[in-house]
Amino acid sequence: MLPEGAPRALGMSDVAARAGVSHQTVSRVVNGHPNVAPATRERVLRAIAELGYRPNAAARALVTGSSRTIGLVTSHINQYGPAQTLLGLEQAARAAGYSLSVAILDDDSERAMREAVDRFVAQSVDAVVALSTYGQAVDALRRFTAPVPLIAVQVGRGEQHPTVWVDQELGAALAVRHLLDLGHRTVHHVTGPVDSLEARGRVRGWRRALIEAGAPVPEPLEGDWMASAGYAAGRRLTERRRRGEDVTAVFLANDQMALGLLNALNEESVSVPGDISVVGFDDVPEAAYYSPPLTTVRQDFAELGRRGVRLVLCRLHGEDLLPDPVVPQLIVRRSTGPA
Amino acid sequence: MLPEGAPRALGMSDVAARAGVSHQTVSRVVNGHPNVAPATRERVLRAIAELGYRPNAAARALVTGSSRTIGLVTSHINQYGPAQTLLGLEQAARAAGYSLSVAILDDDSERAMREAVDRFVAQSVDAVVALSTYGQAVDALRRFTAPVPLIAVQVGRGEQHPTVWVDQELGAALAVRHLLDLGHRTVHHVTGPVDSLEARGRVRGWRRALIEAGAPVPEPLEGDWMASAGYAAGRRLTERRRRGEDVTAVFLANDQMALGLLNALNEESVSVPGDISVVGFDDVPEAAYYSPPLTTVRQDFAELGRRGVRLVLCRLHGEDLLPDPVVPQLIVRRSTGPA
DNA sequence: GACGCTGTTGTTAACGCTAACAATCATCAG
DNA sequence: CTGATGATTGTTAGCGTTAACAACAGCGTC
Repeated sequence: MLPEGAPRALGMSDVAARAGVSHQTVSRVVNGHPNVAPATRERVLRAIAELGYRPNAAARALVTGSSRTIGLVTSHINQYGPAQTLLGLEQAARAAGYSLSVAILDDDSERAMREAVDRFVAQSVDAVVALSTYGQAVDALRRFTAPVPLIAVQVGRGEQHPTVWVDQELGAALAVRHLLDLGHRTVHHVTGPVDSLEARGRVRGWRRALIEAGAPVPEPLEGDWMASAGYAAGRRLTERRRRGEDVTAVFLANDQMALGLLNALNEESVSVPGDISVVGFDDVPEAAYYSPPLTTVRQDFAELGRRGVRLVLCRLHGEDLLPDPVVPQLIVRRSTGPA
Repeated sequence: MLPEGAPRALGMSDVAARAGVSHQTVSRVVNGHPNVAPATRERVLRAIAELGYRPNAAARALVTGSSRTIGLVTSHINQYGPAQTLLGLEQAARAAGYSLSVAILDDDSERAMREAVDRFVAQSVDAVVALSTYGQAVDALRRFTAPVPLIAVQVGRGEQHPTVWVDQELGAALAVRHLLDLGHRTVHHVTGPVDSLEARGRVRGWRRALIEAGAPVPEPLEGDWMASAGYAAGRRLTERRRRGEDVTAVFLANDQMALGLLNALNEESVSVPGDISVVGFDDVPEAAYYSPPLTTVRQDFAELGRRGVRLVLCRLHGEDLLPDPVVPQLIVRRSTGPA
């Protein structure tokens, strides 16, 4: 971003000439090597500033074999959670001097995942982070080992690769116990897509909390993260309710589906929380403005991204950090009430 | 992603040796040069496949000065629109053989924008795309010329750099005319942040449509894209209404704010669309499940991304394409009704 | 049969940087 | 005073690729 036009390509030797030193000394200054006389460093720094010199990343990558870039492969980046995590990831990466290159999978196939990782390897990224991927793409992750560290964020609790994750089971249990404490006899569940490990974790947490409390475990309704699935679930649950089943509390695997359910209940004139209490998951910014404001389980997505980068850096330095899960938090609003 | 461990770094000469040709011939095959004998090409291709060779992007970037990478600089990537555009951008870029490197601005300052572009230039990106940036960061875009093409997506209708944009004025006019046609005497407006060019476009379109129809132009309420601002606006509008002002129709600069407004009206027991009609902007996937389902103006964000890449490629080939605006579309649902 | 094509291949030299080593100088202990 | 030590700087060689040029074949033409 030079002051005006002039796409000059100036290199270390230009700086060296201006400062009256060798290009290697410039390299040392740029890379913060210790043994440079303060006066020399000063001179070089001034020359760099005057010329507006920026080292060429490609040349550096060629010789060092590292591009100081992290590759992010993900799908569903248009959803709140992954997008928020991307934000945390990028900021932490930049703070650590890394760039972020992103690949968005066209589908959840193993082939798509392989291709993305291959591209990143050819780009000499220093590490690959997989974020919120599903199904076969996850299997691909598990099966193959790349020549660079490969870390997983929000793809379940990984066995194969270093992983950063939110304790989904705990989050689900928080929701269920909250409803049970309010006096509800049981809690219905609308799941996420079956091939999402996060969704499966929430199902496990929901089921376990119910069993631990000695409450009956109703058949879960299958969803797909979308509001439409929540709407459909709402229809089916009001039907169950009309048939006399015990439907007074519903826990949905994310907030969008909760919105859809709220909408369906509203159409059916079922009162929330009067007739049915509803709990979501994620705490999207809008959840506080649903009608009624949604009780939900908050995940700190940005923290997830930051931890992802921390884990990458540890791997790069050869340290073997065992990360804790991020702990979700119940946010009580007005969509839940006594049975 | 090699079958097993072994981070071998194999180069063209390895392939060349295996195929019994020179490394240059391998280079020609890899880059699809015309003058290679079919038999030779075949042999080289087989050697590449057998060895699992991938050309080293850094070396290529060093010698060609191009990394086949597009730099994306943006803020607010966690919002639906930008995230969706990112998706279109990445897919189109990948289809054209480009990678996408992203930088997310910490704030909308000129400094942040400069730094991001500088980093990209040092990375030898082939082009920089600015997506949905605001305020001073936009001024920075306008003022400086980078040594690479710099194109703007969804940052108003650019004068300085090639731009891809949605016709915001038209979209706003669509919303206003729809409400006016329903018999409303005027339409109130809740704006986006003042330093967003898109938000300003919507204000202009709203005002113009009102004036053209001879309707009074009420004082717009200032928002910031967030549901909370819509909620606050809802409070203020019901107040105006109680004071006897003509408040029967509201157009909000995005759907999140519309949700907040809906929530406020619901709390005040103001019926939508019975008492007040509401129109949003964006058509986020959830809008169809608000209560009531929201009438809104749809923007094709993914198309925006695809056009962005198309524009980048044109610039890179020296062509001078003048892009049309993307045309938004009114989606009528149940939040609007006769006055 | 010599000439100049054209199509195919190989050889060499960068690209801008870092790493390894060599060179120089001042300093200090013996 | 000499040799060793350490700090500072310079020199050289490569990283893996593409571009420019050279070389050589096969072919048709005069």
